Amino acid sequence: MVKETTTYSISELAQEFAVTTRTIRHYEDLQLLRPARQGQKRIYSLADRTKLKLIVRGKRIGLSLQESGQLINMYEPGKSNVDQLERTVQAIGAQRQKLAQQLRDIGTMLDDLDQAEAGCKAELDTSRRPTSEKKT
Amino acid sequence: MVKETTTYSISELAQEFAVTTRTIRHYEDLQLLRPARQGQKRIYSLADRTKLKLIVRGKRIGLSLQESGQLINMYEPGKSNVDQLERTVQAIGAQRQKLAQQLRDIGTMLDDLDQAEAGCKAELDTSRRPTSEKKT
DNA sequence: ATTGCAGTTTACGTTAACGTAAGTTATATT
DNA sequence: AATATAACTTACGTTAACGTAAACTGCAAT
Repeated sequence: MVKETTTYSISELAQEFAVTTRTIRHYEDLQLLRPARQGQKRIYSLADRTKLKLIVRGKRIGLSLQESGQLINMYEPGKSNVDQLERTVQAIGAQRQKLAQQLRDIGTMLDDLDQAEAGCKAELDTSRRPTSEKKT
Repeated sequence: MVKETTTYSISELAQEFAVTTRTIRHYEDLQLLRPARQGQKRIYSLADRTKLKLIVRGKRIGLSLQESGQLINMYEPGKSNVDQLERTVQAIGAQRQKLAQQLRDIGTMLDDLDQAEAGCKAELDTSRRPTSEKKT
């Protein structure tokens, strides 16, 4: 029975997530990824791909690379150390708080956008009507 | 009848939004705020305060200062220029797309956090039980 | 044999978003 | 009059997150 594992080259991942190879190597410098090697070449596993996906998603919602790194650690505690596990649970709670705040912020922004759009469309409407009236 | 207007000093705003005065002046350098002056001193209006609030909120969801600046412009088109108004409507649409994506990202992150927390708690549970069993 | 990729390392450069420090001014208080 | 407090300007420093360039290494196809 042969080991059949999915792997990726750096450029494959770069393409998939629309980042440069430099960026991916940079994440490795920061210890966010630890690809295997075949000689010099980096070989990325499915787990690596998942982490990268998480990082990219994190960036979209404004997380720093450091924060994404902490998230990654939360997802693989493994250490079984009680103290550490409890800290992780704490961190998860804190992260949830932040995300909840973001949800609120996005909500009010969407509302604001609605208002702004309505304002624009009203403006456009009156400016398209050659001579506007005062009361109708 | 006297003009009664609410104004703020730079340190008042700094306190309210938990930023430094340096930060607020920096936003002015970037043209995001244009406070009035009383001699040397900056006098912030309610509108300025609102803009600052928007910027701070923007930062929480990962907007750059430049992006927040664009948002501010969307909220006060005023120019009545049709072409410009249509561009603004476009920009509003684009911004909505981004926010929608963020909502999705946050959703999956919250799910992931749930999973991670469940994992941690399970671990904690078994590690607290002195001798664990294999099948129950 | 060489041309051309895809990948690698090393290292300096760049941009955004402030921090920090130094020296100045205005107002108010003791 | 002296001191404190809050503001101001100017300017250099710092951190994060890469960009960009140079020079090297396989491996494959012409």
